[in-house]
Amino acid sequence: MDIQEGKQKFIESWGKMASDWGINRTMAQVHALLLIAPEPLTADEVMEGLSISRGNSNMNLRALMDWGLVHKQLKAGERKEYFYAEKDMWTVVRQIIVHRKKKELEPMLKVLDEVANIEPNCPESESFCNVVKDIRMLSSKANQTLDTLIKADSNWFANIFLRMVR
Amino acid sequence: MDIQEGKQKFIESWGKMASDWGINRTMAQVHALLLIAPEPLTADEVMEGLSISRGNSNMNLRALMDWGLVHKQLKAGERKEYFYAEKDMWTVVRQIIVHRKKKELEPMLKVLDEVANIEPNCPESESFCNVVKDIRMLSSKANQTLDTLIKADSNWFANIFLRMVR
DNA sequence: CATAGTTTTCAATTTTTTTTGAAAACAAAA
DNA sequence: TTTTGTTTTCAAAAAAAATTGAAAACTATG
Repeated sequence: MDIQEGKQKFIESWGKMASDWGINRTMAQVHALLLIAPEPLTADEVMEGLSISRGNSNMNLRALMDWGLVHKQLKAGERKEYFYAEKDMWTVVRQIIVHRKKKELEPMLKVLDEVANIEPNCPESESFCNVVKDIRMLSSKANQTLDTLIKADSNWFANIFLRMVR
Repeated sequence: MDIQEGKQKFIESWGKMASDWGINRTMAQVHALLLIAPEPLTADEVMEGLSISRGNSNMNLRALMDWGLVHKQLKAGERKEYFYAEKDMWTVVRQIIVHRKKKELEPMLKVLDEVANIEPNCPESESFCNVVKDIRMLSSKANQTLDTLIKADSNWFANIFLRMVR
């Protein structure tokens, strides 16, 4: 396999995986393109590299900056903006966790807290309360665990992995 | 808040969360409905309960059975099929991990293995190989960790959580 | 084997999400 | 201030995903 084919495959596969996870496929492809680029790219190069429109390129670059996965770089004497991806994979994982936890886990926890006040006084409400209680416990544990992960450094992270597979 | 409102909120929120995670919203709502039901429901009751069509109800019930999150129950002397959700949350989490790992992580790992053979011999290919190497390592560690999780029992799982938040 | 209750299928439709591209906004240089 | 290169916006179009519902398939029972 040559380098061009490899890049192609990687970008495609990264996009596929992301879309399975509810992330815009193009956003992930822009991310992949920047991840494997040796130098920062301009919005035009991203457009070109993925055959997408200027608007699409711009929007996804901004989304990636929102997620903290891509940064802007200005070159002295140039008007164009350059973009490069965060390449430390532990930081990438951390940023994704931070973002998704805030947007997805926390709202769910809030709803669970709200509905947890219901009185269990019939088979219907008893069944409901049991399930809510269990999910609430699990989610809040997950939430705490993710907080620990976010604060942890990459060595600690590697350690947990090692401990778990041993 | 009364029980009806609570159920409504829970079903909605479970569906929202799932759709953020790339899972069909209705499938998650069917799951939520069955989770909080004190007794198994028929396809008709699911249709009714969520105001969806027969086809939709049927398809999502089958998908949930595919994921191992819902089971069929036949009642003696009745022709209708009844469905109930797996209520042990550790089993639910495990089933979701099994399913998504197979459908999403493993294909990505396969691609990473394929592209890992490329020779790093120019800035372009060097950058590519570095990123691929890192992601490959992380993914394969994640894969191993998930295997351990899948095999683990719920006590062990709770333990890991405890260890991590301590 | 015929009937009736039930589940499954899938082409057509609807809804949701993503993408486009041209115009507007912006900002550096002339 | 005007020109020019660049980024941003967003209504409209396109693409993708989900849903419907009626017909077909299935299956227990008389």
